[in-house]
Amino acid sequence: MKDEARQRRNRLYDHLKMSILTLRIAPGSDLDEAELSAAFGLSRTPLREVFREMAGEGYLDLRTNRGARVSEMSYTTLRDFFLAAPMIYGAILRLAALNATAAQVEALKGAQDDFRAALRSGSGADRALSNNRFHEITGVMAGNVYLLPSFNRLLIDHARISMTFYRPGDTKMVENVSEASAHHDEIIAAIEARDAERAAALAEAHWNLSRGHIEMFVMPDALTMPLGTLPGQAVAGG
Amino acid sequence: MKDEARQRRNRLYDHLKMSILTLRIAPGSDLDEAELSAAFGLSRTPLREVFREMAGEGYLDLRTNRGARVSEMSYTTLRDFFLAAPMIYGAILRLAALNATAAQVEALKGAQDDFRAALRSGSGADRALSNNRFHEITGVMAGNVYLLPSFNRLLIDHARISMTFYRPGDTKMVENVSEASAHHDEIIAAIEARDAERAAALAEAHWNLSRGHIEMFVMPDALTMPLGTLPGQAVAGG
DNA sequence: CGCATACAATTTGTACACAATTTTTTTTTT
DNA sequence: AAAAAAAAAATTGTGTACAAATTGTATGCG
Repeated sequence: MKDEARQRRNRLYDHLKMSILTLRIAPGSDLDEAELSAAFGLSRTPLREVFREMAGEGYLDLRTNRGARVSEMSYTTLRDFFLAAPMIYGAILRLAALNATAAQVEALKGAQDDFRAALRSGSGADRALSNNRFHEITGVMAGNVYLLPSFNRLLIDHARISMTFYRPGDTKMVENVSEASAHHDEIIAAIEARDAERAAALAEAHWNLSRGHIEMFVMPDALTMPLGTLPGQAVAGG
Repeated sequence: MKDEARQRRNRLYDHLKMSILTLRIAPGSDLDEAELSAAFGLSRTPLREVFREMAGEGYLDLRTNRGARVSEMSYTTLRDFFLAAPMIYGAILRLAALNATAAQVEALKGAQDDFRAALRSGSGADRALSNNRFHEITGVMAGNVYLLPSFNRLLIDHARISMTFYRPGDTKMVENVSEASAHHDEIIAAIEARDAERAAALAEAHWNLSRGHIEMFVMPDALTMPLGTLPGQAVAGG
């Protein structure tokens, strides 16, 4: 066995995936072939193949003669996201409930344990990654090759959106996230019971929660300020 | 301008795409790097990048240390296909009706002209390709990055399924196809009228037609044969 | 000083050689 | 003659050198 090269390749893939999902590499960032090549001990040929692969999955954008960059996010994509997510995820969970194997259910429970652990003690990145893992497993459970490409594309930006908008300080958001965790438990139960309808309904509820999460961030409660006073340094600095 | 290499690359891509969609290269076929490399005047490096790109899009499957093959089709994929297609295509057409630009509508009309021409005089391959083009344009109209990956994946197998099951001799199937053409016209009208609901409804009708098409092939009307006689050479040969 | 052009440096794309792996053929053994 | 082992051939994967393109910088001119 002499597949060290394959391992380095996978390490690069995992590193990029993790970094992109957690926003450690920001959307729109340029990737430096030479730097990554040196860092991971891969020549540029296999490195570029990884780039192409990840471009196909939606992590990267490749521009001819102008290198690779992390795929962009904008408020347009945010809108598209919430348009597509409930439908796709509803379909995925419906099929997951119908098709999941016992082993997959165990894997899902494991992922949910990790997610809960991340909620208690982990960083935002851990939270986003373990949540991502949970949803990835539901995708595998559904096992429909035609739905998976869009679903996995959604999961990428789901992680990035949740990294963008989550602020652990905000009490409402903490409540929100523990509600999401409760949803996960209910999803597991619905899948185990092979209750496709309930699984689909939970998907919708789950995404509505997510949407509320972001609305709360984008359109917060206005500051209450008596008429006539003007916001000074204290407000801007605080 | 010295991008001959880029052109050769695109030619390879187009050749493979066309060959796969029309079943000129059968599902599961192995692709020979050396042969294609020679035929298209590309070294193996860019050739393999094209492979990876097309694997991401669903045309090819890449197996490490064992080369590329055209992605498989089975009756399982057929089932998955008809599970996913109406939903995705309904969503695409709904969004297409809402977002289509005038230029895109013109492009769609052009594609429909080509499709009609292919119905009259063209080969089965021309029919499948022009139909594919029509649907691809609706995907662009919708302009939702999260739905497109699955949609385009569906279109690949839509073309291949229609190549598999279409038999121009069968009268019912000819009727079926001209009904599909009528659907296209209605779809164009719905999009121009920005009637999202109607567009979505047409999508469902269109796929039900396609499904009937295949059911007819897979489960044909039984041969009527008096009890006691047995089918001879004449039946097998005709 | 602003702008255009030419040149240098960097980055990206391709070709080719060689290494690693799999597949086929030949040889050996029972 | 069938099965196993070894060798040869073919195929796939990676590293490196060089070609092509882009970006940045300096220089000249109005």
